[in-house]
Amino acid sequence: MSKINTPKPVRGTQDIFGPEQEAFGHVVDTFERVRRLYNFRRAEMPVFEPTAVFARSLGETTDVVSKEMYTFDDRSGDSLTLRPEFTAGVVRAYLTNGWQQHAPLKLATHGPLFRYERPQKGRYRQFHQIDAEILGAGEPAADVELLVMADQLLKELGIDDGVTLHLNTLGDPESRAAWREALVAHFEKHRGDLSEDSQTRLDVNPLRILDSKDQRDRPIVDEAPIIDDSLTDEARIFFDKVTAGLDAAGVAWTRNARLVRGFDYYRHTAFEFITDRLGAQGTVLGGGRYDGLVEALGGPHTPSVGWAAGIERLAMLVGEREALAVDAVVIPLGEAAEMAANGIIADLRRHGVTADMAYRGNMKKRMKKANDAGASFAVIIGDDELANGKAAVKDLAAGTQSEVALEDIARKVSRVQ
RNA sequence: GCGAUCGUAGCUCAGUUGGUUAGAGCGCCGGUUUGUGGUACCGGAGGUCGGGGGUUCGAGACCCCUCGAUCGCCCCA
Repeated sequence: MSKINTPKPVRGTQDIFGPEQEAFGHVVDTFERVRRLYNFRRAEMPVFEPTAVFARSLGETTDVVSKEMYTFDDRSGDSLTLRPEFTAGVVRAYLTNGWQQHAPLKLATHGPLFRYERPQKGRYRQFHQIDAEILGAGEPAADVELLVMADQLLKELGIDDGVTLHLNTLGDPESRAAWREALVAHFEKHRGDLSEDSQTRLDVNPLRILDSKDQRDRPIVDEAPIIDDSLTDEARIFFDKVTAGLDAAGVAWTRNARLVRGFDYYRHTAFEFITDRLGAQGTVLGGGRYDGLVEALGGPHTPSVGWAAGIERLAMLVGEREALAVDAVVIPLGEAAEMAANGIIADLRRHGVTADMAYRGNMKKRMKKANDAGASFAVIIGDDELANGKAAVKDLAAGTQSEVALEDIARKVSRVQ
């Protein structure tokens, strides 16, 4: 008598279908189109990697590594991790496949990523990103190209309204170290007035205090030194070239001296496209330059820059979309017609006509199916028509109907004449 | 990991201070129309009230635990 319970989906995972999937697919399709315009090559990487790939590159102390990764031992006892981000795996692939020969290499990819986090709207344990990277390019032109591409992508998705590009520089290692020192000195002076979280940050990741949302931290953060005072001439020139390039390309941006990055490997350019329409999950696309990462994974000095964007968040901004309507729905009536319809619809599809078949229910039912599918035409084949080598083709928008020879149906219902 | 709100048909939601067989709209199925859609009318199926325990004569409503979603924090796309 025990009832069989259907297993529940894993927390933080989602099944995407219907209008939501149409939006999701639209984001991916648009990304694929845009990345071709910029001549980025598509690459596929494994969903899991040796744990060391992420542990070394992201920094052992980051939250992602210390408490958010899906890490497990496989049957041979190797520690593997489901990728929590793209960049580390891309770099690993770059090194182990000898892709250095293609440098500067412009790569694009997309797919699922995994983080053990508290789910919220627009935040999942299995989530999806689109990703673009330029490996082996130390020139500011690479930063500019990526940012212009991101800007065009958001515009082509029609979601640039209310989205702002926040731009900052973290400088070269020398600048960053000097800035970090100045920041620590500043915050140490006010340690007692900082929030508990920021007191912890001061020991672990002092840069993070800058984007604290705690009101108690605001006045101290406002007085904190900005990196401009610590920038080397080289780093300043680099940043100036990036901003000048954006201006030349007509990309709007705003300087945000409080913008920092979560992972240790970032240098120079850091950026986020932030929307005011998604609450706490406002960052819709983010990235920066990671000149130190390839070395952290045992490779030669390879300056690189990249970004990633959450597909779910972009899809939410895009809004629900309807599936594309079919050109024709074939409605066979009677056994002989139903058999013949298999050949007729196959012929339509071979001619590039998007077609579906309504093989269930009475005539009314089948017409309704054609209507619901948004079909331009219903192709009705009864035994009478079949005997004459014809079909009744009804224009569903106009409501008109005419008899068409079987071999002419494809031409009649095709939208590309 | 922390705080808060919520969880009733496939979907969106109603369900008076706990009180008989839990309702609506949409959707689905059937019919009015045995070969003609979008409209209309009629009828029907469909609910472990997230799950478990407790209080009570009696719980969808109250209490506890648990799972999940949502909104913040943390972190991040």
